[in-house]
Amino acid sequence: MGSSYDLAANLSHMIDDGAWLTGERLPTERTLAEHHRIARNTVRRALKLLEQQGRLTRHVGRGTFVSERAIPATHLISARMEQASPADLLEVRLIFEPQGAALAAARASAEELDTIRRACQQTAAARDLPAREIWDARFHLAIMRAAKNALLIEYCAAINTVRQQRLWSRLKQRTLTAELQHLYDAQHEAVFAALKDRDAEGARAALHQHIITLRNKILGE
Amino acid sequence: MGSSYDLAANLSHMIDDGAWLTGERLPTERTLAEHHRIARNTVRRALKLLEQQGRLTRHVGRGTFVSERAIPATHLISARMEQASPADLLEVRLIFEPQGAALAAARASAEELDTIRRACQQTAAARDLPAREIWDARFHLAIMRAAKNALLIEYCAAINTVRQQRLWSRLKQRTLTAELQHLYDAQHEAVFAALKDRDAEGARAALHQHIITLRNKILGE
DNA sequence: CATTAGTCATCCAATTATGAGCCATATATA
DNA sequence: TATATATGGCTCATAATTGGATGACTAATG
Repeated sequence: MGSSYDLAANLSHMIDDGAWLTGERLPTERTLAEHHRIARNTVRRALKLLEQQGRLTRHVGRGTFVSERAIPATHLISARMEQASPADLLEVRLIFEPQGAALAAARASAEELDTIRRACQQTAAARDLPAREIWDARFHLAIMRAAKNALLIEYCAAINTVRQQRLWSRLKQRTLTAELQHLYDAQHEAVFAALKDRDAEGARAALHQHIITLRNKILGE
Repeated sequence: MGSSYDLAANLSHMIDDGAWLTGERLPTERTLAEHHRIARNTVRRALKLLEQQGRLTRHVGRGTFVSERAIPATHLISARMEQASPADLLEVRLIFEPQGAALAAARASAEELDTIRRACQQTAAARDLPAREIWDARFHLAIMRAAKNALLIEYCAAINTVRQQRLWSRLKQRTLTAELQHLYDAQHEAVFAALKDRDAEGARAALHQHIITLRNKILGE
């Protein structure tokens, strides 16, 4: 404890969390030293690390500031997302995806509906679990694409990378029986049917039900 | 138990699970030895294995670090998020923030509530617009943090970086009058009050109303 | 008996941490 | 304008930390 490396990691995480937004000033070196009960030289070494990483800029007489252009944040975001628990994942999916489906019902083009339909069919037709997982992820992503919201699409893509983590795959494998597969397939089709009918409420409800089922099966009811 | 192979496998799994991210420093050999109640030489043998596998790098006087690994191409998340339109952004916020507030009402600790309250006060007390924006972003992030879902937190942090884009700031500046500020402040307080009362539905409704107002004002009603 | 792995103890070399002081620049105050 | 204060930049001597390496001893195994 108390090493410059630990402090650097600490501050880096705090910046990621938004403790100080871009352009904001950090506490002074002397304050950080006193607060963390380490020598000022150690603080300076940590700040130097972060400055070399481009996370901070420092000015004599003014202070230390979070860099305007925080490029590496993207890596950190997804890296920490991958550590989210399956419970977290299902919770956010339950928040985002039904709403996304409702938007998609209103906005999907004919081609997009066709893409969704194909992904739905391919999921059901997949012969092994990895193939099934891939098509399942594509199905959900296709719906978010049809919602035509750039942030929703990126969110779903991020979710899909999380879904490919080991822990998640193991959990899913453990519970996926043949009859459960058929249930999931039927739920997918229900979602697609509502989208095709431009039934926003129906699409929302169908996807909501699907994720609820997933959650119950995977996390235990 | 206690063999160097077991420890190596152990540490390897912990790295996979994200106990230490790439570039982060592991505990010292002496600490690992004491913690696992094995001899330091045994720890060294395990670390040597992992070093040979390329999972770790070691430096005299500095410590043991998780090796940097190639980051998949799918992780260019927020770079593309920054291209999202204000309409997209508000649409997504309307989807997840009210739900996050509902979760926060149930899960927030006393300290987290205090952090939210302070952010709320600082937003109202901010003297200039940049300061106000910073505290406003912090207010919303603090609520998501209280919801205790890692993905929600990351997503909100990403949203906050998007919010700092020029286009977004200009849009907000253009419409932000003094009376509108007071309305926003009052809405913030309503959200906090509901959170404090552990009123999930109230918090959801209050934040929903707030973002609806934002959307109407910023995008034009 | 030979082999292998673990424990304990000790020393070494590289790096970091501490504490103190002084400098240069920027900002606030009189 | 002139002075005072705050802040980052820098140096130095000393202490503490940390991985690297070795040797003596023990226990289990074939």
